[in-house]
Amino acid sequence: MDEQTIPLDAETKAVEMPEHHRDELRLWLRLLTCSTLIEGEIRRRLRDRFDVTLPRFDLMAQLDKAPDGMTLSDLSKRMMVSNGNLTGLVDRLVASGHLERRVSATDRRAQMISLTPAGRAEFRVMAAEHEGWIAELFGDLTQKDQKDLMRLLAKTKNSARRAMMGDSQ
Amino acid sequence: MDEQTIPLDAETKAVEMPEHHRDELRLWLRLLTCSTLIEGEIRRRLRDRFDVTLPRFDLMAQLDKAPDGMTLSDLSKRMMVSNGNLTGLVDRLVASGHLERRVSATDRRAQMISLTPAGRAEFRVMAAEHEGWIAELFGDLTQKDQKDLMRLLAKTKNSARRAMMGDSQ
DNA sequence: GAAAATTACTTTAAGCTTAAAATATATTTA
DNA sequence: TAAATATATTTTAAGCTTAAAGTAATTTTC
Repeated sequence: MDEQTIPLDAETKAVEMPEHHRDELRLWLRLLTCSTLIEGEIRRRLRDRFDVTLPRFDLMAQLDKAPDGMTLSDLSKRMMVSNGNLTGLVDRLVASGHLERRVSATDRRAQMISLTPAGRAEFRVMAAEHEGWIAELFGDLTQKDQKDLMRLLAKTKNSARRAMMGDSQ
Repeated sequence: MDEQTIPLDAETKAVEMPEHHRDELRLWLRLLTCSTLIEGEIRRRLRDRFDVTLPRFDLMAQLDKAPDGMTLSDLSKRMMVSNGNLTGLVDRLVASGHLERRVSATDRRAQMISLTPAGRAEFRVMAAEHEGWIAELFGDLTQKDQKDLMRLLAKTKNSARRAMMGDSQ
């Protein structure tokens, strides 16, 4: 006959109660899977093809857009990584001849990091191929898909930033 | 007057030619920004609120869905991380009493990893709050936005997987 | 059923990443 | 201008991550 309504203990409730938020969680996991999947593939190809890591590539990509160089703090904000992280990354790329440091003329605490001519030339070759990979990976999306996805991701980004306001930042 | 077709040298071409693929690149960067932004916030909150790292949380989340445990290989595939990575993660969570290892009854190479009762209880508390954070971070998206984004991300995932076929996997 | 291949996992070496503390310089305040 | 505060960067310690090499057990092939 009809199912008995058995009172659930706290433990069971914890699993079944917040049905309302399941969809957002699934959406987040899918977003994360997408970017992890693509990021892993890009990382693999950069290593196999050019023997370079993704963080190094990303760093050079930022600097390629700034002909006069950038400070570590600027890079840190743009790349959304810690300052200490950049110190080591820049060290290694200076050692390999891809980057150079110049102490800022106006602020002796700061330094301008920039690509060397050789580093820039090397980056451009990698970047051209990289762009092709991305186009290939997103190849099944129509123009409209791309436009819609851009819009929805922008909305997601704004939503997240809004939600972050208040808990310190 | 039609534009003159000036032959470009190789260098110039490398910079200016692949105008066609710029949109996919922007889309990829936006996707990456979104997931980096949200992931960073989740990581921060897990640390501040529960003193746990995201990788540990993710590992426990996988195991919470598998009452009988999973092998390291299964976990590795699901979480899209290397096998060696998991060895260390599991080590630390076993040491802290959250997980337990049992050698498989049928295959002496394999081991079943599972949550201890204490680990599961602790995870459930974190998971409930975590789900609320995600809902909050995605809070500005309408039901339709969410549905559309789910669909487009699924399409993106399939597109990427398709593009990965052929270069070894 | 022995050799070959595969699978499950661990170890190693290198690099990435972060938070927190430390150092040095610059700016603001009293 | 001296003290306090803020900013730019580095250092440290701990943990995450990977690829590659190594070990052990299982499955396949002949």
